[in-house]
Amino acid sequence: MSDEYESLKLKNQLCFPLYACSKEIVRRYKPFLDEVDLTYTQYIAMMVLWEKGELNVKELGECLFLDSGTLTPLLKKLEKKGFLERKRSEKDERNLRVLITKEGEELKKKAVCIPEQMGKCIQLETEEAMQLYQLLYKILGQLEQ
Amino acid sequence: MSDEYESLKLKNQLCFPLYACSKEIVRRYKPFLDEVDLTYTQYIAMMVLWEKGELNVKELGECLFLDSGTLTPLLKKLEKKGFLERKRSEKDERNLRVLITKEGEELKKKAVCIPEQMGKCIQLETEEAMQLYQLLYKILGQLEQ
DNA sequence: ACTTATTAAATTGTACGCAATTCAATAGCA
DNA sequence: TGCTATTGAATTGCGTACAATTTAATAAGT
Repeated sequence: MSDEYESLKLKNQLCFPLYACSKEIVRRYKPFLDEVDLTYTQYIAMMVLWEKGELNVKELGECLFLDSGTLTPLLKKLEKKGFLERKRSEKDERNLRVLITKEGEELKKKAVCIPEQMGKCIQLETEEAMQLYQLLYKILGQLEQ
Repeated sequence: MSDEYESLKLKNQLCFPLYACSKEIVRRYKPFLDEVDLTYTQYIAMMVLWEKGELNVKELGECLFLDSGTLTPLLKKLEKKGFLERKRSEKDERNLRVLITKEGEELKKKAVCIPEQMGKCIQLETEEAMQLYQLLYKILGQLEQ
């Protein structure tokens, strides 16, 4: 007999393994991130700063798919740790500029070993990793509009 | 010039699109889940209950990759909504049995349209969806040990 | 039987994550 | 120039997540 509720079974969901995988991987990051005194969300925020050096909260939010409700307290914590500075733009005081500090730059040297160490936890063929990467960005692209 | 910090760029991460994708999809679920008065986490908990009818907190946690710190308050909320009952096992009082109620069963009828509606948000070929599904469970399997 | 170890939930504390609202600054327009 | 609309952050409130600890119940070993 076919089950009319088959579509509600956990094993038939695509979102659930996405959700679980994301959580479990972030959990695996923790011991490595503890070494540099960052949470995962703080880490990806620092990644953007390491690359751009300076940007405002809105831009950062667009990079990370996060809003000010998440970023405001997070950036205050990173400022307290000395990794960045927050100052209002003089041209437009609505914009809050986020600037990396010398300590923030220094941290990059300690963090650079993290991607390699995490790579060992996820054993995918290059081909598989690329497939996964592309599928995820395909979905993200569709969700953007 | 090669950038020695290339591995720290957001665009070279595999975990980040996983994290972002998971969050964005869960966000897309919200309007549909509002209709049945569930959050995403409550929804996947109900999925397990719809299938099994009854199980204890530990088993549920293993299905969902969640611990009692998350599940205890969540199950209390679902109990308050009338979708399930929580009672200690008589055989072993350490175990808390979670039992679906008649209202919980009823809810399944309202929820059955959700997977289809969400499917429209994610436009993947069958082939792609299967690839993604398998890659995610491959990673989850590796993270289990 | 008594002691110790293990187990299952609950609790505590910290950090997101997001919808909704508020507030201040600027842009647009009559 | 005023008035209104929009914009960017901050705030508020609620619901997870999870590490670490606590508590109560049972299992295991002597």
